[in-house]
Amino acid sequence: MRRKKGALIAIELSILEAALGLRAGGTEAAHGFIIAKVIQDLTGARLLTAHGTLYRALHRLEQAGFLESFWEDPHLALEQGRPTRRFYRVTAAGEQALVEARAEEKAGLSSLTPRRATP
Amino acid sequence: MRRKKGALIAIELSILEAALGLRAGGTEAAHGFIIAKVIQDLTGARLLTAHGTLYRALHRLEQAGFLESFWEDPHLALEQGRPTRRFYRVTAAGEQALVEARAEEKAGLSSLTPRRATP
DNA sequence: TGACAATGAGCAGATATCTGCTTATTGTCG
DNA sequence: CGACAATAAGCAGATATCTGCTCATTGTCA
Repeated sequence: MRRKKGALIAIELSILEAALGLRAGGTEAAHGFIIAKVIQDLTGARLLTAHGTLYRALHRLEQAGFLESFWEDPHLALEQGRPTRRFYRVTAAGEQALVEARAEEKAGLSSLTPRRATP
Repeated sequence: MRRKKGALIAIELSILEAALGLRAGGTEAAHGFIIAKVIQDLTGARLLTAHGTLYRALHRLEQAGFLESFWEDPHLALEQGRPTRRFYRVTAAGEQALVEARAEEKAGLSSLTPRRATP
């Protein structure tokens, strides 16, 4: 797809929104599977045939500094009889990026982004 | 299927053989997935459509005292980026049960088992 | 403006383990 | 010996995460 440097694409925005939504609901940090479910609900199912896309997006967001991740205690996972989860937390930078993206979106200017004055 | 009390059925024998084979090859304890692969090779593929059957058989063997299991260090699994494995080791009782089963098999007496004299 | 290169999306499947449900088989008892 | 009850097999899918491959899209540069 090749994105405009520094911009966030749809699935990434969805992830941040989902994570923040979960946080607002009392879930400090969310793991990929939960985020996938939330997104599927929000966008009306069928977005992630395979989950690969989501996990890659999570990694991108982490690399960009918009998310930070940590693994749960693997012993806990073992006790509860399931694979170990990786949790993600939205960083301040991530929140801000989302706010900015929403602002741009609201302005409806896909080509008149304020980053580069192109009149 | 309903088995003769104390007898081992096909898949259970395969498991014990696979585990002992692996042990002979230097693998002290084997996890389910490996055992599944070995069995698939031995029996010429297509035995386990889903792995459920195998895992249930493993549990049965453990309950019967023919296998003992332990989980690997979950941190290790995490480092290597895969689900935590459960390892199985054939017990002395398990070995003996296999030997006996093989003996009975060799004798070819499905109804003249030495457990109950039925002439 | 148009072609290229970069990058994300979609698809598929690996890695492991486990459970629920239905169907088939088989030992045993009457 | 035949019917019943017990148990395993087969099928499907949940739980989580991740990677490789191909195809499509899109930004950018000439």
